[in-house]
Amino acid sequence: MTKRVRVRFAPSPTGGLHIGGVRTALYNYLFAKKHKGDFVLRIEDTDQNRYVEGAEQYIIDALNWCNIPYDEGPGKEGKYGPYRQSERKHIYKEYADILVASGHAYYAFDTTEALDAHRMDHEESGKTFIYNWHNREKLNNSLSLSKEEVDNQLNSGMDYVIRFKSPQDQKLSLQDIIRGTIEIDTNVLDDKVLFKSDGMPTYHLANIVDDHLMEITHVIRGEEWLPSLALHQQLYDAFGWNPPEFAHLPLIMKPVGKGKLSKRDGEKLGFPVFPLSWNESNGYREEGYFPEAVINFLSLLGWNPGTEQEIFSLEELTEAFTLERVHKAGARFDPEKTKWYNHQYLQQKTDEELAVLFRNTLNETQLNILKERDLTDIIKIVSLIKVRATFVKEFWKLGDYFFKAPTTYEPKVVKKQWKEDTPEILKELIAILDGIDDFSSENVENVVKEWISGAGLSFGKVMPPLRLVLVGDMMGAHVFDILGLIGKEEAIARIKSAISILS
RNA sequence: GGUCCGUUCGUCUAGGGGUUAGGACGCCAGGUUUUCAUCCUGGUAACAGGGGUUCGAUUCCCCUACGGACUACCA
Repeated sequence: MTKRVRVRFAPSPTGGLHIGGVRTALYNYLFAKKHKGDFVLRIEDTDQNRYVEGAEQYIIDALNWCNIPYDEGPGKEGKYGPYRQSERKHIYKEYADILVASGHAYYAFDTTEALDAHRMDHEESGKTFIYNWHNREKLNNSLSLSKEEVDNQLNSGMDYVIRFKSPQDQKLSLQDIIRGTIEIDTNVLDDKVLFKSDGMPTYHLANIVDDHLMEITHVIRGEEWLPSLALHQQLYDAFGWNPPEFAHLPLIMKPVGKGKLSKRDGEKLGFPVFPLSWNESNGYREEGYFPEAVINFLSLLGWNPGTEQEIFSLEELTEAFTLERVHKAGARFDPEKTKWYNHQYLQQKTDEELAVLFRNTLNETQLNILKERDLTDIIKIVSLIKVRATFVKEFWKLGDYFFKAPTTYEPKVVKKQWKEDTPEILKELIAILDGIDDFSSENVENVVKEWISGAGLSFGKVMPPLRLVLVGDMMGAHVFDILGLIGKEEAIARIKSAISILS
């Protein structure tokens, strides 16, 4: 029997979770659900200096909005809790001590200043300072000092850290589900700090201990962790634990320019990088994106199913997702395609749903205007304008002529369409419209078209000016649908008003 | 600088020893709508370069170039 799949998303609460983090969470979620496993949220808050108030709640809210909730984590305690590393503080020292006792780690007393000085020295001579086998004997640690000196240092309450003793002359062969085998020479590795002088573990130690204790089977994380894989593999070996499988995801890059997508790019380039608003930055939710659209777009950024399907529900994604099909290279973020997805999802919504969402985008004045209309009218109007929209918040602008007469007439259109005989023609049209009892779109269309043909008029003389007086511009829904919805009285009023203004 | 990872249309990508190198976004054109948008049809546009291996490389190998990540008592 194979082990139950358990994956974790392990963000650091140092700010808003950006879209790259959301994708990492999404892939973890999809993998877990595909294998009927557990998706764990673990908060990696071992650095107290970088802790940001509200960031953890933001992460939780963001996952919920995206509809990729976790099975275990803060507020959903399972048998592996607690799920905040700050609340697991007491656990880690014991494991660091085990490694010291087994000779895999050692105490180091070097001050930050001393190490910085070494780095500066090396840099000046064009070399890189690496704290490892080739110089650790010359530094200030429990391998270079005598046992008495070490005991004295420890007992004196002096600051110390615990470093991993990286081996010399070993070739490591690491496995990654996405990248295959990676060969590393341990001579280039440094003796990473596992336990800090403030009594907290570093990411590396906490991560390995927690993944082991929480029985994580697959570690799916960003490519920025790939260089740490060698250390993590060695830690599992040093503890004698079976490591999970690893998959390092390609990074999401800036739409333009160099480097990975950063939290600042959104404001600079005018698109959201956060799922929900964070501080001054607008989120996808506030910009009017549907979570399904964001998730669909994100899922295809670095992964594809090998088919030509582009639109996926979360269920379909869960079904289709495999780590093996994750692309290796980083992907540039494309704000345009996100909009296309939103447009697609907007078209899929029912008119009833959209009518409700539409109301929520309106201000008081607009709502008062809306009050005078039947809900069935509003639903009908929504059905007519939605094809033009990417966001629900565009509805008012795209369809305000359904609710109120135009206040201005686009000058370019007036110049082109408002001819000398236009007022006369429109006056005749008023008479025709006035005589119609069944003012449905279809009937009005039949009657008006008959009149145009019968009177020997051209459609070009009638239809463009009619649209102009109804809408104020050459845009919008089918003219007769507009007529049918605003009704006879309003239609005639708009024509009369335009004649008096434009003649 | 060092280490590691990568490189197919502008972008996201499929493919993989013999293909007209496929799709999507964007852009352009035509059709529909006597409007705009949608929609439909078509078009534009790619295997980074150089060496191998091979009858044949875009596909396999090597080198170079370029891109990216990491290089903290941050994650």
